[in-house]
Amino acid sequence: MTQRQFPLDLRQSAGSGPEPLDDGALILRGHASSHAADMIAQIRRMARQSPFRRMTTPGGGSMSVAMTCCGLRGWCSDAHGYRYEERDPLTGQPWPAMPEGWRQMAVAAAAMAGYEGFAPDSCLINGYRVGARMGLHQDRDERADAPVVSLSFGLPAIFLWGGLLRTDPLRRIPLLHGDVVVWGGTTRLAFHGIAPLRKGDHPLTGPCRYNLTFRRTA
DNA sequence: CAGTATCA
DNA sequence: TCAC
Repeated sequence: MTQRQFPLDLRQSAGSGPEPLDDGALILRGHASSHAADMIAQIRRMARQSPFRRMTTPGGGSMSVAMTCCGLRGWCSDAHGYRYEERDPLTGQPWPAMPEGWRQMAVAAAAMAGYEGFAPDSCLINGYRVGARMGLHQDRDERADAPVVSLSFGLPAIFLWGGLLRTDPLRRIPLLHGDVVVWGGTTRLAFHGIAPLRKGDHPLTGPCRYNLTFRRTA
């Protein structure tokens, strides 16, 4: 069975152009919404191969967000620390391949933010249920000379966007279904997080939110 | 915000 | 410590 490809059209929703977030960071409102149903179906298919799981942090805590990955390497956390693994520790098998359409979408989004030649080799898939959150952190486990591209699907969330210091002031930015965020350059290591997901019901995802983040790990 | 918990 |  051939995998469905989708065309590379990061359509702008009516009237909204790129929205600057910070130096080297921007938000593309609704640009992924036209492919949302397909991508959500792919996420669910992928999760049958590499299931969503809640990882443990080095300190022993359990993350409220459920995760799985696709691509050449997947982000993993356990008591020993954070790292990228070429195989899913849960199955011992390689992660599902990154769909070509996903890759193209991430590359196009990065280019719109000024990052030409983005070559993502990993996509972290976060599943938020009501109440799930992501504490303030930096993405430091992959190449910082490549941007991070983030797609949001399903329930809205409040994106916490800070600076290079944990103590820098935070902005609270709503991220809605189909929104794309790109950050790199001087803000690549900015602290960020997600406020506890508020209850709701989305026609495509029900009571949850999916977030895909594309990175270059090697 | 300090103390604590703790996977495979 | 990407938790609580």
